[in-house]
Amino acid sequence: MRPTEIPEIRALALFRDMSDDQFEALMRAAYVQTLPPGIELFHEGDRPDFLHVVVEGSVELFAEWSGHETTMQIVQPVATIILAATLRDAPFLMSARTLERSHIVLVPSDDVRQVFASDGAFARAVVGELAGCYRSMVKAQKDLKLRSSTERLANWILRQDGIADRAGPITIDLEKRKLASLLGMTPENLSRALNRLADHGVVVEGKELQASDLPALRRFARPTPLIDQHDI
Amino acid sequence: MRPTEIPEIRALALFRDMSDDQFEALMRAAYVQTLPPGIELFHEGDRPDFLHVVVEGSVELFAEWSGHETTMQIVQPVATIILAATLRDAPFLMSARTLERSHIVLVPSDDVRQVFASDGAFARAVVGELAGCYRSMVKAQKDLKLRSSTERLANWILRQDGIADRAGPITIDLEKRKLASLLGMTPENLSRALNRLADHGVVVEGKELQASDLPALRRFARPTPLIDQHDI
DNA sequence: CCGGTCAATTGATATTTATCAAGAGGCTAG
DNA sequence: CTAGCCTCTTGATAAATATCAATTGACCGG
Repeated sequence: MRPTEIPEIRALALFRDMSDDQFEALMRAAYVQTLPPGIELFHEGDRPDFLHVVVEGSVELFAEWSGHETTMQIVQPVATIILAATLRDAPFLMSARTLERSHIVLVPSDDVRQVFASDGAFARAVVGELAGCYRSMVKAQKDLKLRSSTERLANWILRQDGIADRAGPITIDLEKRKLASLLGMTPENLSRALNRLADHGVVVEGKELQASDLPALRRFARPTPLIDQHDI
Repeated sequence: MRPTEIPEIRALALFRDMSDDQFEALMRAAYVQTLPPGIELFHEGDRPDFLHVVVEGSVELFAEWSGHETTMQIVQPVATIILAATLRDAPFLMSARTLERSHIVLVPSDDVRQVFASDGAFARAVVGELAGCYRSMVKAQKDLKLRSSTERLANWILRQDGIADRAGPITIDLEKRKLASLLGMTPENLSRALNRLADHGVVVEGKELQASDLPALRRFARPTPLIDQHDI
């Protein structure tokens, strides 16, 4: 494991408050994998042998049923992947694959569970993390059940960093079909939804996107902190 | 607080392994409310002053946006309600109301957070509970994104206790319009979906429902443990 | 530089789901 | 017992979304 990655991981809220001893115990058997895009880290139904931490790149969590597939979440650095399954020693409910060249730290699940059982600070940090994951899922479900596809897209745009700066366009840094799947629609529908948002000042050219009339977009999207604010 | 309710709460996985002292500290300031149907316990956006435990009756968790409302979950005894908000001291993302005459135990949030910070066994139990809540939400989202409304209904039926006994019909013990909202459809659509399932042996009369051809219903519903099994 | 591959878009159409309207049946308060 | 209310159901229609097909355009390897 490269020494440069250790401080990054240590800085995560999950590991910040635990004792040095315990952290070292966790990292002793951990190792880094550098993976090209499109590699499947694990598949739903698998048992969690390792806790995965995305240090660089990005990872898609997706789920399948009856021949369909849907994107559930995109995990950006630095973050852990599905802690819940690891702690419960229960099968993954989602699969994971790299979207770009990525560095993934693998921490043996047994070690995580052992440190979890003996280090109170770590246990409390885990609760904070899990509560956040749960609340994100609640927000996602409200988004899906209460909004139309175009409304979901409009609010997604408003949630993007930098969209409020009138400096210039932002970049959609994932494939549009992944975005469509994440938002619960087809790629064709995403194209049409983007066209519909042109009436509210959204200008798209390839992967560049600009909201030229933010008040109009907000009037249409009607964002609420109880769905759209990620840090509460 | 009635002494008869204390053992029931103590038996919950969440409180089972904590010390007697800590449990008593939690229960000292707790009290029971007996409420008629239709009472709102709290509203999304409120701050969690109490951890709510449903001891008898049932409670609906719902969310609103832009004049619409959707049922997110029905909580049956004995279970806690949205532990995540209490622990994070963050605003509720969902509202709660009683569906029938219910007994609710209210435990002051400060006490919960204090015991959580000092009792490792409780902290670990909380993690188990939260991980379970998170996984339930993941399953619900997979259900929503991967299945049609009729498929969701068919799988909901298969998940009901007693549906596999050929003994007789089960009772749908909530209003059909709540069920429709829970499954992410309109009441009209639920009526039609039930009619469509008649082709697969589902017989409905009022609140009585029987699956007369279970293999046929399973062929249509294609249940999978990774969405439909609640205890993994 | 060219050809192939694949994501994105657009159009046409089908399916699913929601909405609106009306009527049937059951429950309850008076 | 009955009037009124409310849920559920059914039918007709509208809107949203998905599917299928074809084309465009960008990127990549040879």
